[in-house]
Amino acid sequence: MVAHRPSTTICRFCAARPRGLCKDMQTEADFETLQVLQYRTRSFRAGTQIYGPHDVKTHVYNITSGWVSLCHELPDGHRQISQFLTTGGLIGYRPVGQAFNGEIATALDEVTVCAVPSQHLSALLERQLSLNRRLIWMLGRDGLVTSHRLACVGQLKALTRVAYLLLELLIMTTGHTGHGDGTTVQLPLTQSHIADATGLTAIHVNRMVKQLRQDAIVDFHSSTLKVLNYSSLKQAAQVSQDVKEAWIIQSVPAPQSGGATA
Amino acid sequence: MVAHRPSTTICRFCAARPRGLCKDMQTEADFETLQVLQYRTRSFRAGTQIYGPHDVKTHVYNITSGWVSLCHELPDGHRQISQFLTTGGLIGYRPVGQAFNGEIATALDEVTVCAVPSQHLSALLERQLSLNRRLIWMLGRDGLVTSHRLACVGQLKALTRVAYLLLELLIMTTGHTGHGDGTTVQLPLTQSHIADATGLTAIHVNRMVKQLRQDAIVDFHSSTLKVLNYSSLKQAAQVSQDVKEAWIIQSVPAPQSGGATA
DNA sequence: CGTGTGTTTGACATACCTCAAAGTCTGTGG
DNA sequence: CCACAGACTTTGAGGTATGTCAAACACACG
Repeated sequence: MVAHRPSTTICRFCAARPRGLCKDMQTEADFETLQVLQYRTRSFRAGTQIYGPHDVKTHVYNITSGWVSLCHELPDGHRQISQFLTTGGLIGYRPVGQAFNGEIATALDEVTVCAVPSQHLSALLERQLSLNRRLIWMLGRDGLVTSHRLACVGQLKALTRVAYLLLELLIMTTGHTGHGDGTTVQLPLTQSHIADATGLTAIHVNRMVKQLRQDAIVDFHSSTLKVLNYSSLKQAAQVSQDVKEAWIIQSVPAPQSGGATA
Repeated sequence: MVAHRPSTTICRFCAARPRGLCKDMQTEADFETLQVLQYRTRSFRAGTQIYGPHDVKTHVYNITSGWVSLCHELPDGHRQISQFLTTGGLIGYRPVGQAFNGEIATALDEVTVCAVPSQHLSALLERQLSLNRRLIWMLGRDGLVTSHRLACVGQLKALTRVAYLLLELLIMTTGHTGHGDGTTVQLPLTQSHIADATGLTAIHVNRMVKQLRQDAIVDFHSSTLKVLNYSSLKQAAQVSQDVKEAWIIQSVPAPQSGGATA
């Protein structure tokens, strides 16, 4: 059903395999409209900033490959990573009327994005219902994931927080919640990143990582995460099934026909 | 410009003074559509649960008066309040396809809400662009506020966290960020609520509240918050101006005409 | 008057932070 | 091939912010 588009401007990634904001775009009509956006791909090298806390956000970015962190820098110099994102993630959206959101988006490895001018997005939202649905879904999901992470950081012990984050990253990367022991994934993260995301010190994260390794739960070592015992990991992370499902970017079901009519 | 509606089913609050989800509804046409929803008001007594973590969320609620907390209960018995909301707040929305979101919504005092069946909302979203804009705005804002709170809980000291929360509640209640000393607001909260929201113990919150009082910054005492020195409070809370503005539920600017056209 | 809920205080325990330094690994340049 | 620098990881000793436990106090309510 996915049509090939001859356009040179439309993001080839989105056309070939719709993800993120474009995930549910499948009909010819959808692509006609998407083409108007004149998607452009941009790439960022590891460690570079995609946008800063006080940039006026001119674009929304659909991540097509690589890892990105969203980070808040506080006046006292501490940093809190609010989210890690990878392929299919949406960054740079801000509520209309809010000038800044204080976030810093950083490329953790080589990142390519599909850059949509905010103005074009707004205009398109006025015409494209499927895009509205998709954006609403993604924003709702992001809020949910963030609030669960808040509960994690606010209430759990250090070991649990680290296990929670590693499990989240594992599930995000593979896109499913059923894993066997021995699964290995590459994550372009240092222990400092984990520290900033969990509200701990890098030194203390190290001790927790060490313990998870000694307890034969997971081995996180030089950007490689290896699952030693998946069921122990689930237990150590103390997350319920519904939280895990929110970590996966899913399709939005088609709207139920019927409902309220005048 | 606000039209009087003769309907007995439409929420009178929304018709008289549109807030929350209905905030930008102002034209006759908007009300025509809203009426279809057959809004019903419901009320909840202090301490009662509006919905639980595993309820299938049949309704979305627009808060028309009172205070509500959104809380996550963790397996180990700890609780994290992710948000306090009052008049104009929207609760109960969940991303389509996510069965549960694990949240518990509790009425903190006498609460009245305008209950919109989720199915009706979905149907209406297919036709009403202003509602799409509004929902997107509110979800984007909620995510932003939550991620700022995450940074607060993850990185700040106990005293700062408490000051941050009290400042947030003050600004939410009054709807503006410029306050003089001596301002007093009623908040239906105990120190335990503040503890659950900040990730501290009630006992430690007490010590911090006591210190804020001794330092002549704020006096929080038996559900009453009195600002003793607003500029000290801002300093103690370490929040930037843009965060404060996100705490206020604002109107969504009309979509900029023009933009991308085919 | 008793009961329950919320607040306050003190003594003590501990999880986590801070500081300091050594140990790895990788890439670079001689 | 070696020397070096830089980033990351690992380990240890000691400090402190916060949690835990216990109990008294205040206040509302029946």
